Amino acid sequence: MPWPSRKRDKGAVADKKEPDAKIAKTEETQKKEEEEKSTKPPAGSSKSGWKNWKKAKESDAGGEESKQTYCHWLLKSEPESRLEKGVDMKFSIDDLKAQPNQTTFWEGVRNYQARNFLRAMKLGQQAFFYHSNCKEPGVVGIVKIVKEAYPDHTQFDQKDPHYDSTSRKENPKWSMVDVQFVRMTKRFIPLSEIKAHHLAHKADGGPLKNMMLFTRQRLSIQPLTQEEFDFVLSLEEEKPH
DNA sequence: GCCAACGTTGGC
DNA sequence: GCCAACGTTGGC
Repeated sequence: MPWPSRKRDKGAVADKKEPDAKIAKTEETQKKEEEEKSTKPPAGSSKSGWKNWKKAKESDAGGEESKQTYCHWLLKSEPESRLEKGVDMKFSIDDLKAQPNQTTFWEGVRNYQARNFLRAMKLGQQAFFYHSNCKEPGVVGIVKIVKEAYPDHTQFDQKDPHYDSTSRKENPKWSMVDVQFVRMTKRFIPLSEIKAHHLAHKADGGPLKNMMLFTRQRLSIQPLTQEEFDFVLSLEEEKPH
């Protein structure tokens, strides 16, 4: 789903195959689903979590109160080969490092909630690069947003596995951002370890008690609170366990 | 490779 | 608008 993948023919972006015409039906269907459906935090978990989102915190400066302004993210990507419509979805952090400028566009997100989070990303914000659907899932590095949301060109490319025949160029449904490699974490931080803390924190009220990695397990783009980001990052200083 | 979780679709 | 069928995600 939603992750980036190969950077194949970036050059081909232009690609003008204008599929549109033929689809016709789309028109009406289109507008309805629109945006909001999932912008807000997890309905289900709302009560539990976001209130303490800035718990305490003295600094409060942020003004995050009402509408939480997320400032950190977690991006899932698959480091192992898997074909989707004949195209390899593999994109590990090493693949990112190999890109020109160590930068890539995060294309292929086709889930409204994930897309809305993409659109909320701001220049310079940092995100964990997470390896999913693989032998050892977990956080492997840090990336930053170097270009805010703009239309994902792959939605108009019929040859792309994530082509969306219902999206019109005049009103693109899907967005992407550009991210750049910042650094590897000092060590691999496995999902199992993060999960163990999450479970402990659910009992004692610690910072990972509501982490979306566990409360919305299938979301490929997730926001992290400052506390969540700091806590996970602090694990890189500890000995693997 | 299995399968639980969960998002999406479509009949009614 | 409900909900069963279906498809996808992604840990294990």
